[in-house]
Amino acid sequence: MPEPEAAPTSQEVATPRPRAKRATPKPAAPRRRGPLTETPNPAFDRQALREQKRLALLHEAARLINARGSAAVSLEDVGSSLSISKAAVYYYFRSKQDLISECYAISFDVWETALDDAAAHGATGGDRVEIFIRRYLAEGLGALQPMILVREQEVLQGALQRKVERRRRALRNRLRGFIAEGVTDGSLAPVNPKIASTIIGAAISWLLRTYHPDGGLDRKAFAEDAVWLLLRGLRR
Amino acid sequence: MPEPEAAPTSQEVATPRPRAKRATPKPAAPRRRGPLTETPNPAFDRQALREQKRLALLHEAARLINARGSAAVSLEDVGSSLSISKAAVYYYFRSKQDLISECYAISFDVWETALDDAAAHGATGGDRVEIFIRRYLAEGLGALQPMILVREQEVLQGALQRKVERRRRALRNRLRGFIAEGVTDGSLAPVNPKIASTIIGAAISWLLRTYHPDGGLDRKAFAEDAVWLLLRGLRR
DNA sequence: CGAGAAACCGACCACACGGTCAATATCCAA
DNA sequence: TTGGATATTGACCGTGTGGTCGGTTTCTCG
Repeated sequence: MPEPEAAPTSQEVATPRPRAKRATPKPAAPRRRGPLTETPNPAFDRQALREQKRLALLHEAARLINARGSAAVSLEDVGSSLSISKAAVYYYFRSKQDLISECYAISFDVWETALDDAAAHGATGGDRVEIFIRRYLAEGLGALQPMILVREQEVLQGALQRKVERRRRALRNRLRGFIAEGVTDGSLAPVNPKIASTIIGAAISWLLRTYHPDGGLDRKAFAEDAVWLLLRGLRR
Repeated sequence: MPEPEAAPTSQEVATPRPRAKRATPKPAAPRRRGPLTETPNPAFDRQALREQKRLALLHEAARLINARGSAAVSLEDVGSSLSISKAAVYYYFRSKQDLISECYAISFDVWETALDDAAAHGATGGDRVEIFIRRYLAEGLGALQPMILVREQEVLQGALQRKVERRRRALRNRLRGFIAEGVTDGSLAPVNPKIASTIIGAAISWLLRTYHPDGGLDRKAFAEDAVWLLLRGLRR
């Protein structure tokens, strides 16, 4: 599992008053359980149930935001879409920014998994890039978690924004590293890794966002064509 | 010049009251001048001056929106960034949606110009695609109109949204046509034109949006690498 | 059952922003 | 200078929404 440093996601934004008396448990408590109270059954475990609901909220929020843009999605929408009130949403998340930032975290996890896979199984730099693209698209197009993916880093501010940006850069740098290796070991053409990683990142992210299963396009063919185009190129 | 149908950009959104008594000239009056009152000097021509200010507003708005997202940019921001009040902005544009939709129109004009150029000068489908990418990036990276480009179709609604979406589809279809021709005439590999056009569109749009001249990347090299990667492919 | 914690809700506040309007400043022509 | 069109403004309004709070239901366990 990624994300070793589980800082309690500072907020520093808004909150004019000194926020006195906190009775409810702090919402953003990261997914962790005490060493005691061993899990008897996941479905009856409070902690697990809570985490499950958080996940559902995140998925729903990501789905709505991807479709309509974060500005057009209120937390009321997110809640009512799952038949709970806005206040209940705030029971699970500190703020809207917090929620969005966690959407990013999940999305980045997919990136990270694909990168790990590529690093583990790719022989050359070119192979690693190819594996990464394949894995990422497969995961992103999968029916299980359809579209946790947001391209709205602008809505975040302060520490959250910096955190997300830092992680995005780190991931992009790993991809860039693969490309650089490929250029060095001769498996890739001598392109600028910086530009190439930008293009690949942009292309696959946008593909995921615009892909719609009803569009008559098969998932397999879709991913295959994307790989072909980015790696083998369009020109005969 | 594109945009032959100069419908007065209907609004249909908001406007609860039947909007009685209109004293000020309707803001969104399209750039056109009467046959009389011939222009003696463009700098002293009222109409031209107005058009100039509209353009400046559009550029500034596009710049801000590209940087911070349309939700985070108020018309107050746009105005004050040019040292005029928000109300003055409303003297030039009917609404925020109207402004954004015109940003799109300008951005699409760049697309259209590049497509026209490609159609005129490209011998094969592959050539046309290549010319298009080159022209589009050159224009988009040019210092003159740095970044009129928005990727937030979600914020538009109603007729405006449909109009923008229609034009976007039309442009995408032209590009798709080039690709299909290339596949037919053998100048391009047998890819799915639908997917290829999506990838190319996404890649170049995102490139323009993330490109920053201070990043140490030369414009020429940047465009060249993009063309190489999309057309010739990354794999050796 | 009963107590306490967890989950949830209705109602509310503050504020930012889109949009309007009457009033004023500016400019140009007669 | 005067008058009318063009520009521009400050003040204002309504609304949507992020966020909070006190209270209420629901769950769990002794």
